[in-house]
Amino acid sequence: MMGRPPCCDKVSVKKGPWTPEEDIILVSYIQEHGPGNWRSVPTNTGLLRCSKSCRLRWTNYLRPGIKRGNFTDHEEKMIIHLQALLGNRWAAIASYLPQRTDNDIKNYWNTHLKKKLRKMQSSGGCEGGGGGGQSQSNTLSKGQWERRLQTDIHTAKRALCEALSLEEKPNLEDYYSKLPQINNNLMILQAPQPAPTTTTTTTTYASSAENIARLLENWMKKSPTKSSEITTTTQVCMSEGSQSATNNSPDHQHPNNNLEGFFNNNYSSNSSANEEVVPLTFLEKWLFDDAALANVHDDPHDHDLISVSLEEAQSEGLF
DNA sequence: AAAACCTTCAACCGCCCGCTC
DNA sequence: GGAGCGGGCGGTTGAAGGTTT
Repeated sequence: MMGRPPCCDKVSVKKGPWTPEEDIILVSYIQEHGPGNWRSVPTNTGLLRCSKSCRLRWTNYLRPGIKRGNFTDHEEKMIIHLQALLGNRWAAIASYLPQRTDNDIKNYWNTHLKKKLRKMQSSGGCEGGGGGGQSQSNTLSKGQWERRLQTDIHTAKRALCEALSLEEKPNLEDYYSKLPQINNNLMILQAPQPAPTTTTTTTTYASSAENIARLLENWMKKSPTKSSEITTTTQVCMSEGSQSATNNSPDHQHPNNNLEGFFNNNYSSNSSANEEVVPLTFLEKWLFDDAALANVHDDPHDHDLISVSLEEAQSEGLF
């Protein structure tokens, strides 16, 4: 066999940016059937997209709980720290920042943070960096790597405990002073800004409806003539897609009957654009909760290492 | 004003892994 | 055990928008 066949028939597959109509079709389908079984999504929805494209669109843009826009100082520093610890394992890093997608983090790293760190290193006169750390770790034996990972996690946890001010006053200075050590002195960070205390960080979770609403807004701004068509066609699509769209009473309307009903029924209680949510990040939870570790690493071996590190840290009364 | 260049980020591609038969 | 398949991941691309010349 000449390699693996494509996941979908490339001839009839549409590529490029998703339209609001497609988004709504996808979201309403997932609302009804739940995410997963992506293979069947294009067939069942009539979307001319490949299953991967549907999954990506959902996980990166449409699923509820995605936070978009500028990264906070706190998030940025967490990414820098986690990248030093985990390398370019964006999905793993994203698991610590559940409201951000791996794609988002990867893009942010490639477009902002890499440059920023390079600048810092050149001004600080230190060689290497995230990538340098990786290349060096590649030369380590597995045993060495494992031991270092343990040490790194241990150090990170201790530093984060302090930095996140779980017990006492915030001391990010101390946290950042430890970062270079975590990455085998390959990353030197400048003296930190005043501590971006997590409690004052305003975070808004966006629901799928909000994500689509935003898309629609942008779409309308860009092509005002098209927007009216969209509203109409969207409603048609959704009515057709709905299997039980017979009851038009507002109270019993099927969520997929129209946009308003769909939004109200599925997302209104979730959040609003003005609602302020201050989530405990995964990493912060991790400091308290051993059980959270189960979601951190797929590799049971990594998991064991972290558990060992955790036990050590606990025995030292770090948390 | 317009061309050239730069930046951003949504989306695609190909590889890998795990599950099922 | 291994082939087939679906899902997940990281690297890369390219269009669009922004900035500079």
